[in-house]
Amino acid sequence: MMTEQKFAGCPLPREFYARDTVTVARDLLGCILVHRSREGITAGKIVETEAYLQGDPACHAARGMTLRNRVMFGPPGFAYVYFTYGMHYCFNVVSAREGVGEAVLVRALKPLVGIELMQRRRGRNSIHDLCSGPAKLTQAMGIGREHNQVDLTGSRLFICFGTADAPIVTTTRIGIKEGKDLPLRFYLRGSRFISRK
DNA sequence: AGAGCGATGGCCT
DNA sequence: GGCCATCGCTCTA
Repeated sequence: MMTEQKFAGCPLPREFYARDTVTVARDLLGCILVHRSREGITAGKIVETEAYLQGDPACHAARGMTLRNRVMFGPPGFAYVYFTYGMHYCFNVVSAREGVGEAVLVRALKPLVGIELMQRRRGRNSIHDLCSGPAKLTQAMGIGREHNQVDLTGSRLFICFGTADAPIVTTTRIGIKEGKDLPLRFYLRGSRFISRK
């Protein structure tokens, strides 16, 4: 299949991730997240992200390195997947540079490939309810604990270059208690696939 | 050793 | 809008 070949061959290079986190968060909009799992391939266009920065109270790395957040302090271009609320996984990409605990949370995708598999994994049919939230998209994409620390320049779980096809809206982040006034959430204007307005 | 709670989602009213 | 499932991480002692 044409799309599969196209998505398969072009993981973003490490240099893409080795930039300041806000730039990475913005540039990820329009890019394609791909997971080649045993069950099949799924892919979606990134339409919503959030940046989590050093010195930012909402960032998991805010109080230094721990067992959970240590991948955030490692080299850029790796996945940071964490478990929350006793049942959900969230997917981040590590950005910036080694020693700096920063990452970008991927909050929503526009489903592109493997929609039937996503529907099965989610137990939902509506295209707008498959990847419209950070924990929804990990479920739809089959991303879990085993993907923590995965190298995103590899061929199993990766991101392909793409460009934003709409202006980027900058707003405050969702679901956090501290740092809620910081303008670190980004989404593609007019997308019907974002988690919320 | 244990309490408190969370970068959420689904279902209810 | 509100409630709550569910559990690993973090902090306090």
